[in-house]
Amino acid sequence: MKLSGGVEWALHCCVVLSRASAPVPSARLAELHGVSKTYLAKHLQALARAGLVRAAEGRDGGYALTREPAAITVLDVVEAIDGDQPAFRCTEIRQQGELALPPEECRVPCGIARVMAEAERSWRRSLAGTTIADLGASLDPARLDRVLGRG
Amino acid sequence: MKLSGGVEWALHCCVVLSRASAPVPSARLAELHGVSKTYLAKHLQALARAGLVRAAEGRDGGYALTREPAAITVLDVVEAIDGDQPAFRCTEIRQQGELALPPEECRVPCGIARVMAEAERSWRRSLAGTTIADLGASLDPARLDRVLGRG
DNA sequence: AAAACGTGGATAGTGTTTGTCCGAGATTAC
DNA sequence: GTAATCTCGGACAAACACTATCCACGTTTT
Repeated sequence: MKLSGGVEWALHCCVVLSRASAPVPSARLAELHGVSKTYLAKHLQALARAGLVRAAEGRDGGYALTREPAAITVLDVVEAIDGDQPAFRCTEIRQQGELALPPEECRVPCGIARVMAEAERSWRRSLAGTTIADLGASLDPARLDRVLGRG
Repeated sequence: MKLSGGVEWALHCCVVLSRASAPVPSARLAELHGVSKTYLAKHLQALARAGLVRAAEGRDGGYALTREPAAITVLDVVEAIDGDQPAFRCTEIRQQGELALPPEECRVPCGIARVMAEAERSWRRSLAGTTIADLGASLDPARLDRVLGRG
C-alpha cells in the first residue's frame, strides 16, 4: 500500500496557509519547503479543484484556504491529492473459474471485500479526526510572516 | 492509496487452502479462480517466504497452510503480498527550505507523520481482526473436494 | 526413468507517479 | 495602456512499480 508523495507536501502547505496573513504564491510555498516549484503547483491545483484552497490570480496573488483551518481535516487533503477511490477493488473472483459461485449467492458483497472496506473506513475515520488547525498549532505565525516578508 | 491486486488472489487462495484436505498445486488454484497461473505462482512464493504456506515439491505436491486458519489474519496475507512498509513515509520536509526547523526541535516525529501512522495502525488493527477461518466459514469443504477431485 | 511440481531469474508490456516546460489568461502597479 | 506578476491547464518525458510470461533447474513420487 502506498500513498502519493504529494500528500505530504499538500499538508505542509495547508498548515502554512492556515497561519499566513495573506495569499502565498505557489513558488513561494515551494521555497519554504525546499520542493519542486512546478510539481507543487500541480498539487495545489488539485487542492483548488477539491475546493480546499482558492487561487488569487494576477500580481500579488497566491493561494489561501477557503475555510477555517478547523474545518479542513487531514482526510480532506489526502482525498484531494490521492483521490477518493478505495485502496481495494473487488474483482469478483468468487464468480470466476471452476469454483465460481452462482450469481444468486453473490447479492451480498464478498467477505474479503467487506473486511477491506471496513479497514479502510477505520483509516479514513482516523484521518478525519485531525484538522489543519490541530497541525498548525505549533507553527509560530510571527516567524512565518518574518520568513515570508523578506522573500 | 492503492493495494496490490495480488492481495485479492492470495486471500482467496488461503481460504481455499484452509478448507482443502490435501496440498493444492498452484496451477490448480489458478484454475479454481480463473486467474493467470504463472502470475499467481509468484504470489504464492511470496506467501511461502512469509511463512504462511508451505510448498510440497515434486509430484503430487502443492501448497498448504502452515498454521491453523484461525491463526492467520487478513493482515498477515496483506503484508506478505504487499509488504509491510508504511503507506506514508515522512521525508522530513520540516527540516528543509526556508522554513526549516532546527534539528533540536525535531526529536519528536512530525505531527503529520504521527497522524498518518495512527491512521495506518487503525487500518492494520482492523485487518488483523479477521482470520482466514472467518472468511472460509461459508465455503463448503465437500463442494471444494468435489471440484478438486475430478480435476 | 518419467511425470508432476515448485523455485528463481530474466524479460516485457503497461500504467502510474513524478516532474518539467510553456503558452494563455487574469490581475495589479505604474 | 503597458509591464510585471501570478495562476491555469495541457503537453510531454523520465522513472518506477505492477502485471504478466517464460524457461532452465532441482525435487519428489510412481
